[in-house]
Amino acid sequence: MTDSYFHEGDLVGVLTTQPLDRLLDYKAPEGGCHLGAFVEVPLGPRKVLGVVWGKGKGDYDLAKIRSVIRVLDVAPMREEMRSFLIRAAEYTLTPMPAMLRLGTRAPGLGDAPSMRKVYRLGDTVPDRMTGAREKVLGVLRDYGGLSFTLRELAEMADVGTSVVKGLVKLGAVSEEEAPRDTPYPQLDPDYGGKELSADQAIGAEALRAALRSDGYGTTLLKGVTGSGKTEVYLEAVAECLRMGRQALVLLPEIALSGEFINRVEARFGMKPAEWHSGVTMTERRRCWRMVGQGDAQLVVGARSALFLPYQNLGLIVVDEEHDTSYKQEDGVLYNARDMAVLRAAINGAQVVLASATPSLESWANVEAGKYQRLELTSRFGAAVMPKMDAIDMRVEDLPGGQWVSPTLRGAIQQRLEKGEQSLIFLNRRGYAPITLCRACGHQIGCEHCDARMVEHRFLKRLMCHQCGETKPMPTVCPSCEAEDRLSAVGPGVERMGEEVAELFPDARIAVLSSDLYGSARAMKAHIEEIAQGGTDIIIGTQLVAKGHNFPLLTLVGVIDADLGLQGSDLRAAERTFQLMRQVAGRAGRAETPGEALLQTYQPEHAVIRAILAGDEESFWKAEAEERKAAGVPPYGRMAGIILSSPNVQEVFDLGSEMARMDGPLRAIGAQVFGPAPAPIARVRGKHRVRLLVKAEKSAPLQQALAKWAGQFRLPTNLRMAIDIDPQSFY
DNA sequence: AGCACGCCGACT
DNA sequence: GTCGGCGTGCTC
Repeated sequence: MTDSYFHEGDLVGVLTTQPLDRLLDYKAPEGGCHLGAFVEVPLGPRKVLGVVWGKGKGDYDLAKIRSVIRVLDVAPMREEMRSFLIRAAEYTLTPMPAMLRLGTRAPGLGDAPSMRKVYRLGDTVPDRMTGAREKVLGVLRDYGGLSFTLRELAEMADVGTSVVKGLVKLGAVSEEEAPRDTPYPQLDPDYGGKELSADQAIGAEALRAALRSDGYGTTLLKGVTGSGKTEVYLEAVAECLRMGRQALVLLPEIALSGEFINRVEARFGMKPAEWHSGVTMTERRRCWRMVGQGDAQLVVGARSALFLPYQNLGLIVVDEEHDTSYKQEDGVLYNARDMAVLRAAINGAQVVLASATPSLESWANVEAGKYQRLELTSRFGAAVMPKMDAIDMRVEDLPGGQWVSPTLRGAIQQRLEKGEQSLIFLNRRGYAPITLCRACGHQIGCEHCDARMVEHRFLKRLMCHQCGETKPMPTVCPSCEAEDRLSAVGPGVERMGEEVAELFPDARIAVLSSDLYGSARAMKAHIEEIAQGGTDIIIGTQLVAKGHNFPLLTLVGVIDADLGLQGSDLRAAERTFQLMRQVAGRAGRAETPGEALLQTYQPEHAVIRAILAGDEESFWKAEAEERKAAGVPPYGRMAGIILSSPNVQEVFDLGSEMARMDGPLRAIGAQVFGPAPAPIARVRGKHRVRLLVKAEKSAPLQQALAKWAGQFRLPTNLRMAIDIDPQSFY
């Protein structure tokens, strides 16, 4: 421990959140500082946040070296966290300052812990007792010794705040200063354990045993929708809490967190800490600090919760691990599933990857013996996976402009008669994906992107799904100025709503699409109402495939099961397979069996056949063989390079130059493809060109990429992003 | 990231 | 003459 403390005046190397590609030397401040300390340092005219990363190099003019301004009042960054940031930076080719920024994304880190007034029972009794006073003192006695804010206390006692103030004056209630950021309430691992099915009990015990091993390990927890994966991994969380270690549950969508928090409360008696873009600044600050001082036992959050300063992380659960939203840009391109495994390996923690439809990567890691596999086969309760059938659209008699086949229509009619719910799934938001001029053939596109504008009749506007730009629905063709010749082509969920309303005029119909709600709360309320049975026919996008429970639902109709089967994306088949299974899994959760009908023009397609047969293993095996043969992930490595700039010429020039000067890549046997315009070649006014690099699994891809990309000087305004293991090819 | 410095075009 | 565009470089 001799090198982990620096005395005043010692040279320390500080990593700042400013985009400098090296550490800066500073003098340790008065009182010294520890390795890993969060500090404020002067940089030019500004003060910036940094972390003491090690000894100073001492290669900078000593006269110019300034002192650390102060050490922030938070726990120093631990060794594991520093290793994690370094390894993650190396893997994703992200500069360290950007990595550090991910780890310091809490407001008011530099502030002294802010205080507030709290009230607790005092030691005198007022000589004149009133009803209101009695209520206040009663509440305080009931909660024996706990303290509350003025507001909380007044509310709980159902009195005005003046009553409390009066009691303070009399000394019957004491007022004191307490830190605003308070520890999260203790979770009780033995509070509300449900009875588990035999399957679940075996799974839970396996996870508990893994936890007790006290080292790193990853388990793929696979189970169909409704098999009770959540109950099983909550048992792992319980074991982790018993061991006094912290647990993290990652969810792909913040829309799911409310429902999940309630389940946690039911299981552990209290709510966990929450971390995602929807929580308030105050709550974020509290979460970051409490996680850092070990006063938050369980965090439920989005992918960025991986970068919280855990003191003793023992378990990371990645729920719906196949979900593509785990891979996205926070400015830093990383896959939360992979980073969870990395972090756990460094911390000696366990990872649980939960999914009904695992990613091929995880499946392959199980095959390779890197992950354990747990499978929950039976559904909780009576229902099983729904009966699945294809509707061959080539033989259905369906007029243009309509999408519900007679067969599907008949099936819905049956449910209506039985008072059961149907879900119509179409993964397309809006009214119609294309707005076409019947006079000249012009399709209305976005002015800033090379994407088509999608009509949203609900909003009475056209919207670009790339940049979110909207404009009023024109009455005149912007190209040929013909009047009233614009027509909506193709279906979106809003249009399906119209069609279904015409087919079933007496049914109660709800369209579920993320853009139809002003807030996540309004959406949740509506989903809740639908689940209770407030609707006969639900029409929804991908949103409905994700974890919401509809107990009365017995029929799922997929309008276009072929969406996503075509296209050059290597994961297209996998995604279609997962999505269809997820959606189909919505049907028949309670005692009534479900049915799923897939409208398709290619019922003989291998993916459609695998979905219908419910034969996952053979789907994965076939898919794995194809990927192996093509040398693509997870059996080969890929990276995407995206160049973007307002200047078209420059992106293409640099793209070509990069493709030509591929020496460092050829040296490791990697190939470069492109440059090609990205599928959406212009987004928000920036032209985008992409190159793809493909290498063998064992090749040192990152090193070669860094060397390669380092050869080029980027014109101003041209941005280069390197995406390791690209998920989508857009 | 900011912010200063500096080198060229259009104004009082 | 000088105001201000933004390309280039520096920050311990």
